[in-house]
Order: sequence, then structure tokens, then C-alpha cells
Amino acid sequence: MNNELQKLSDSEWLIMKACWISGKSTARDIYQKVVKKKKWEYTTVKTMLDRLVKKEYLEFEKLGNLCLYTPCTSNKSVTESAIKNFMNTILDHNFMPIFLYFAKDRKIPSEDLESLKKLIEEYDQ
Amino acid sequence: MNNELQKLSDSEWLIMKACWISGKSTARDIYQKVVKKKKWEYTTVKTMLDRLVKKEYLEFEKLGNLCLYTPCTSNKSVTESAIKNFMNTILDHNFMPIFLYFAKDRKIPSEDLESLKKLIEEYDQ
DNA sequence: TCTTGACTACTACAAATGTAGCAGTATACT
DNA sequence: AGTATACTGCTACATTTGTAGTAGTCAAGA
Repeated sequence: MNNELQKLSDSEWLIMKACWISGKSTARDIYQKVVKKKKWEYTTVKTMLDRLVKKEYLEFEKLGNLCLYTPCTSNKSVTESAIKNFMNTILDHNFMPIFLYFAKDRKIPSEDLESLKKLIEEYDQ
Repeated sequence: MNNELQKLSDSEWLIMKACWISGKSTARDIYQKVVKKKKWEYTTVKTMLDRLVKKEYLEFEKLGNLCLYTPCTSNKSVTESAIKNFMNTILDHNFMPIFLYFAKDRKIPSEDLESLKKLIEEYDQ
């Protein structure tokens, strides 16, 4: 479900990540997480939260005079459609450039390598 | 070099792909390729070409009254930085979601699988 | 040479995005 | 109770993106 969501901008991704980590949170909570990465004003974060509600990535709720925001999309499914879109519009379903990038990236945790090998085995039989 | 280029939008990607395939081309050439995928007006394509010149992805040249556009960026390097940005802002350098997506995608050409295996071998020694 | 069509240069305009500011109200401290 | 704070709701405004339209010019055919 939740299929036809509008795309997220890079900035909105940053906000959503904080929301997914925190679960139901006040604007200030999210602000405090996010400001460590980006020097945004509180109201900037607030604006983006409200836009994410409008885009139906977050649910909105009031507790007294506080605004609470809760993710109503999962990180997993949103990430998946981001990948799908990326493979579609940028890479034309060609995985090689990613694999090359992966292979060149010397910072890869070796568990990733292991998982990948396992996936290939499975896929391969 | 050519490092700090502005990001391309999805639509601009479509145009750039046509440009990379065609090399130096007139606006009409590009339009004819692109219109098969997107029902854009000629002037829409023209506008995007001009924006891509401004963004320094294309070089501009006149031949008589014709406008010629030539890529001055390589598909490879632009793709690479798109991947970099994607890994950065969306996936936090975690390759697993891509691999999972790859593994689930039953339409993968088996050469891709082979190449991936080879890459892993190399990386793994 | 007049007309028609192709091309370009320039302009347009709404929606999305980045980035807040401000005024008003609710709270909490003195 | 009065004052300083914290929050919210609303507004703002420049830039980027999507998507053209139009007027003027050049070239080719009648």
C-alpha cells in the first residue's frame, strides 16, 4: 500500500530518517537530532515536518499545545521505492555501476560482503 | 575535475542520456530521441538543453542558425557522483538494501551476476 | 519575391524546495 | 499576577523544476 507518495527531497530524507529513528516525537526532538547534521533553524525543521505531513509520510497529532509527529511510512518501503526510482531513472536497471562503486569503496564493512556472497549463492542455485 | 556540478533532476537525466548517446547534436535530434519516452514539446526540450548548458553539463555552439549541444561531462563520472550522492543521502553508505533489491529482481541478466561474483572474488582476496 | 516552415531567443508561470520570520497563545517561574 | 519562554500557525520569498508559448529571423519552395 502507500504506493503513490510524492518523492522526498534530500533534505526531507534527513528529517524522515530522524523520525524513523525516534518514532513519535515532538518537533523539538526532531530538531535536536537534525541540527547536529544541518545547521537549520527550528522553524525550518518545523516547516519540513509539516510538509511531510501533507505528503503523508508523517501523521500529525496534538498533545496539549504540542505537535507530535509519527511516521506512517516505513523506512524499508520508502527506501525500496527510492532504489527503484534510482535504478529506473539513473541507471536504467543496470546494476553494474553500483557494483563497481561498491568494489572500489574500501570502507565496506566485511559483513556486507558476506551478506552479498550469501545472496548470490541463493540467487545462483 | 568537473567536480562541483549542480545536481540533475530526473527530467534532465533523460535529456543527458540522449546527449551522451548522440554526441554533438542539434536540439531537434535530441528532441526526436527524447519524445519517444516523454511527450514533451520541442521547446520544452530546448529549454532543458539550455539549462544543461548553464549547468555546464553541455557545451553550446552555433552552426549557421543551428544550435549544437555537446556533452562536456562523461556519463560515467556523472553517474558515479549520482551513486555517491544516493549512497550518502539515502542509504547512509549501507549497500545492503541495494543488494536485497538486486536479489529480489528476477529480471537480472546473468552476466551481471557473473560480474558481481568476479568483483567479490577480487575484493575478497 | 512572397509564403511557409523551422529554429532561436526570450519570456512566462505554477509547483516544489530551501530557508526562515513573526505574531499570538500557552506555560512556567518569580 | 506579570514577565520571559516555548510552541504553534501562518506567511514569505528566492530558486529550481516542469512545461511551455510567442515573436522574430532565416531559408527553401512556389
